[in-house]
Amino acid sequence: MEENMMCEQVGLIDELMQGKELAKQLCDHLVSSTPSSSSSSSTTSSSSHITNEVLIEKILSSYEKALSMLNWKANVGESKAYIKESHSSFTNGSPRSVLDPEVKHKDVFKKRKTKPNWTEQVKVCLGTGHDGSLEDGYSWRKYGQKDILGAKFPRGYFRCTYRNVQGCLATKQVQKSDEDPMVYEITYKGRHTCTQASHKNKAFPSKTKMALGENRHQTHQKNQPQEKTEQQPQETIFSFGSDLEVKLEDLENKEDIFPSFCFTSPSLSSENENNNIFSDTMIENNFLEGFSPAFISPTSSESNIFCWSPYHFGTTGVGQSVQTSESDITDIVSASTSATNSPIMDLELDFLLEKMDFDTDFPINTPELCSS
DNA sequence: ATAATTTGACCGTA
DNA sequence: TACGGTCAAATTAT
Repeated sequence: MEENMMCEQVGLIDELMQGKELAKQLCDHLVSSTPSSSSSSSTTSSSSHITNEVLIEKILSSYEKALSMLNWKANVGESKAYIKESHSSFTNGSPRSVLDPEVKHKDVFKKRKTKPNWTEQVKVCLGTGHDGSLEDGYSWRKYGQKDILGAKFPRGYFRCTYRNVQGCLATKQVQKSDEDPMVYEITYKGRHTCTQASHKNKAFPSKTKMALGENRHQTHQKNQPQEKTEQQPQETIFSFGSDLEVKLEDLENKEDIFPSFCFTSPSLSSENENNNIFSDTMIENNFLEGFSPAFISPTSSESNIFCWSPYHFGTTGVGQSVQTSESDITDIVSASTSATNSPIMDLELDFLLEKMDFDTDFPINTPELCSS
């Protein structure tokens, strides 16, 4: 396990070194290819242009990989990275009072003045031919569905199955995108404090999509054999089949400061060249968990595309989403699983965390950080 | 029988 | 008052 981490660390460094090297080459190229006037450059050095382009591409790719690795890392383990304050993006809706769902007593709302603890929005884009389940490793129970103003599709409300049993307050909202019915916008609120948070790899009982009542609304309906609980054997869980496209979006930084990363994952199964940024280890261990949710969709097809906006690259570093607004917590994406953590990662995460302001006001228990 | 989902009602906020 | 979020009884699935 630690070796895995070391490997990743090394891989990361390799990528960065490579990027540096390539940048150097590019630099040389530029220097040598612009001897005198560059005015006619378009005609003169087309070949060197190509070379430059290639170099640039490589550099970018290299850095992307590196960043992705970091990004991933920052989200694995305790997944401390996605600290986010809500700002429900879809629908102009303001994410309000989803405070502590557990506390349904009115007095609770006294204190509430802003937003819920934290939310994380994820866009899950299922490609064609999928059987479209939105498993995310947790089991959820639907507790409501609402038609949302301005949205074509209703929004589904889910809470952790173990809410009553273990007092896990994690909830999520799932909404089919207006523009692209293949896209589901998932907003996670709260984090898991239940045991599944630490054993997420077991099965994926989630029936999110199924439960996401598109039923009565847009009349596509009941003929779809409601893919019920597809308890999948662990092995298949991580075979993201098909056109699974995942986007993580920053709720706050919607400006898309960072372009979305897009890369294809060489069907994770075989052709794992070294350009596969998802090492087997990552997949086995934490990749999916790292990205808190909603990714794994065992579907089937050919092009495995993962896209995400690396919103975690905040100004202060990777894996950190800029924590703005006062208060309202920052919570930690539950993903927990210290089971797979690594010392290295922990160090990094701790480091990152040190830079964050946590609003200790919020009644967080830090459960899964050490849950077992 | 138990668990999960559906769905209308209710509540707090803006 | 409208809207989004949650509750909970009724219904359906396992």
